[in-house]
Amino acid sequence: MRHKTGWWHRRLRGRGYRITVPRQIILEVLSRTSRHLSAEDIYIEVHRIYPQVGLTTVYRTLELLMRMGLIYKFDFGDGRARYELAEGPQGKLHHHHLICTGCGRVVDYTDFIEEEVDLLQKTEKGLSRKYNFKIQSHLIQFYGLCAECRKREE
Amino acid sequence: MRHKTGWWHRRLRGRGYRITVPRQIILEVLSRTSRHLSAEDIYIEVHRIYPQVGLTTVYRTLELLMRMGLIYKFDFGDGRARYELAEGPQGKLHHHHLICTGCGRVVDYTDFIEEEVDLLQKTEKGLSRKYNFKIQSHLIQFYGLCAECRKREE
DNA sequence: ATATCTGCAAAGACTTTGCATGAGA
DNA sequence: TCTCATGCAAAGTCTTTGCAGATAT
Repeated sequence: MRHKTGWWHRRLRGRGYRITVPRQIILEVLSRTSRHLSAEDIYIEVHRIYPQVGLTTVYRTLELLMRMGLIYKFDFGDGRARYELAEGPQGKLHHHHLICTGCGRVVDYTDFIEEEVDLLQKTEKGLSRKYNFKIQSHLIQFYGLCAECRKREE
Repeated sequence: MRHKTGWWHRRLRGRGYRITVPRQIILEVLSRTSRHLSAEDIYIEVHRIYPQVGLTTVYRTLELLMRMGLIYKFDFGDGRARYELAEGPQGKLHHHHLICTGCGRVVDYTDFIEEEVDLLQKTEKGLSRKYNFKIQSHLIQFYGLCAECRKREE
């Protein structure tokens, strides 16, 4: 175990999960990047640090971390899931995604989030009541063409 | 050609696409349902009406209709895409989805949409300017537990 | 010590592609 | 007639599963 104690240890240990090298490295990779990594992207990065890790373990770890709420899984429409650290002490700010339908590029934006909060809370409250759902989370994405793709379309 | 002229004829013909039996039936199935059908669901329904159709054609037709903006494609997180008619004369009202993370049930809601419009327009305008994107569409989904799944969790 | 975790290989699920035949305009 | 569209089979991707060996506690 070459890596120093992380903030997630208590979360895992608390539920009886073990702190293993692959888990630590996967979380490390996720916290170091600002990109939107697919399982294979993560596998490649992890593999660089610790070559004996397998893709299966990456998938299983991501599944676990997701169930624990440590990471989020996104679908940007290109047929593979993307993962990022949940917001929090080590995670990023709450943000949404702006996706280019031309080239698949994804931009994180944190603008207008404040204005959203009001509306979202109101909506969540209303939906909870009307449909008897206990709302846990939301997903907001915008789709469009980035500058380069727009040029190319001409 | 057993089916009467549909509103989509001009859209297809206008771009040089042919009006074929499978295309008509697929659109018919989509306009008759209020469910969120997967490609295979659609295949099954279409097959019932016109058994010689293949799943491949369903996929190809859905792809075409999507490119033309006649239908939308959604990902509710269960590994298969769902399709529905775009809003419009024959389509449904603009709505968003409320997804149960327990059983996968999806509820369409049209509440609070009006309040959203303001915010969305403002956000779209801001994002366009700041990131130089030409915004085309947005996706909003809420996730939570439906009443039954909440009961089951206790 | 022992229950959990991992890696490999194989299987599974959904979707796409190649190609010869069939059908719309 | 002559493209465009279809069906079948095969292939392609991403993801999950089974199982024996390895590892954390």
